[in-house]
Amino acid sequence: MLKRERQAYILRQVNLHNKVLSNSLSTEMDVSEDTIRRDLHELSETGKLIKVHGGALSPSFNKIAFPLNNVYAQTNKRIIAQKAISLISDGMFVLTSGGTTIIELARALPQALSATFISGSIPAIVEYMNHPTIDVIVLGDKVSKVSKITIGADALSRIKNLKADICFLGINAIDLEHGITDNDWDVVQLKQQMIASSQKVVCLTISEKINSMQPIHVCAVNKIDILITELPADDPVMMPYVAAGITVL
Amino acid sequence: MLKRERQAYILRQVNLHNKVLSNSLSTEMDVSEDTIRRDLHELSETGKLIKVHGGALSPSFNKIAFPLNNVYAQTNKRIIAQKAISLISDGMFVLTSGGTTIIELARALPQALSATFISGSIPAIVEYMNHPTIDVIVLGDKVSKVSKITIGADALSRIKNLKADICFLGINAIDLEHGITDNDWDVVQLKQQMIASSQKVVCLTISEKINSMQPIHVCAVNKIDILITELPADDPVMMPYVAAGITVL
DNA sequence: AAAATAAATGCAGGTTTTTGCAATATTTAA
DNA sequence: TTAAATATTGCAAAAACCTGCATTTATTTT
Repeated sequence: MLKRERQAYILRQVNLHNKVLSNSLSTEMDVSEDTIRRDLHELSETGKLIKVHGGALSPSFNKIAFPLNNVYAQTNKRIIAQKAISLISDGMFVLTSGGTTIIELARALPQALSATFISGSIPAIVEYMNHPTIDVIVLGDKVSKVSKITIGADALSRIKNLKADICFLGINAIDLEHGITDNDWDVVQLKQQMIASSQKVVCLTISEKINSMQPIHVCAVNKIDILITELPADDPVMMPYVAAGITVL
Repeated sequence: MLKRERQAYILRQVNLHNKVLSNSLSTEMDVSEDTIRRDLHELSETGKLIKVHGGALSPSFNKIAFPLNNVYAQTNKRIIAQKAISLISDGMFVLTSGGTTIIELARALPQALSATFISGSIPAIVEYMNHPTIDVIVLGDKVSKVSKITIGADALSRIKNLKADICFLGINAIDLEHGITDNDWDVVQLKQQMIASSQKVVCLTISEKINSMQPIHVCAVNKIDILITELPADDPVMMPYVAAGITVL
């Protein structure tokens, strides 16, 4: 097998699978691993692939895996925030959880809106506070440094003692079988109580988290009224949720 | 699975869920927890995530700074903050009011300190939250947009139900005859309750406010234990307060 | 076509990287 | 406070890597 053929084969494999392993290439083409290494080294010098210990990766891999800024996800969250805002009207009592999507929602609230927002998420509270006409109620308790939200029995019982018109939850994972799931026990307690204390439950998530799962159960999908992602409502991904009776925006 | 792939997967999870656990990553990718720890360590060295006990956090979610520059008399307030810090030791329960002087105090806390801070001041809470070893208790209630602090019956009754080791009040006016005075009725309620719920009361103020007066009475000077300004304790301005039995720092 | 030259390959050796494990310390939670 | 989970450190084995060199293969020159 000629060197050129070999390298062409390697490139094909890299572009096909986004990665190649030195030792499997070696056996596939029946040359020594040294030769493969030399090939990979040459190809990496012209930028056709990225050499790593044990093999090589497609040049596009780095862009996908190590995004320079999270601007892509943020754009999607802004789209979600805009959809969510259409559900809020003057005079409403709005309960919100923590998470980056909720923060985008807080930032995108129209200046004219006058409603009451209740939350334990410190970053969200900071945003609400900067709004001219929104009343902010803080759920007090101990602050979790990880999630930047107040957690504990106090916060829980406060939520229990109120009835909000609508509740916005930034969720971590949802799938039809397991419902909404999360990875933080304390946060799950809060979300469950928020759901129980609200007339209407709206879940916000970027579509990447649709059909994924986390260790701790929050609630079944039938507990939620509206599901918002950056995708249009008729996207195939959302179809099963529409079929399950959820309003998808 | 190549090391780079593994790290890419970890980053994806962190950016998606804000938090990852070493042991779940370990089982998901079928490598030892040691390997995961080493990966997390490497990624944290280049700032791609923040390593914590048991896993890692997204860096973007963890840098919410409260934009508070252009503070009036900031240098003096920093001097005051430094003096105040000397009164705090490990394990203390510390109650703090609002105001820019208190925020300087919050910013100047030494990294090694591990105490519990209780406050309703949103900017102060943000600062406490960014400290690695301080526990933060939020006094929940409605937020006053003017003073950026929670006010109301809830906050009041919470304070009533606790006993702090020390209480730091940023004060607006003090003079020997009228004691401490302020201009916001709600804030005064809070300060009065904070004084009642603390073993030791420390008042912080820039010297400009010494011997000045505001419309609403908070308490008499004999209720406070320590008074801190940017001036040295033997400054003539402070003499009357020393004579009145107050410890001046 | 043969010889000379250049390039490619495999191998031996020694080096570095990666990984898992064990013993010990530290942190967290009950 | 103790018990459990998580970190740290040092170590060792395996895998991958690098270097120089001899051998083979391809290309160019005569």
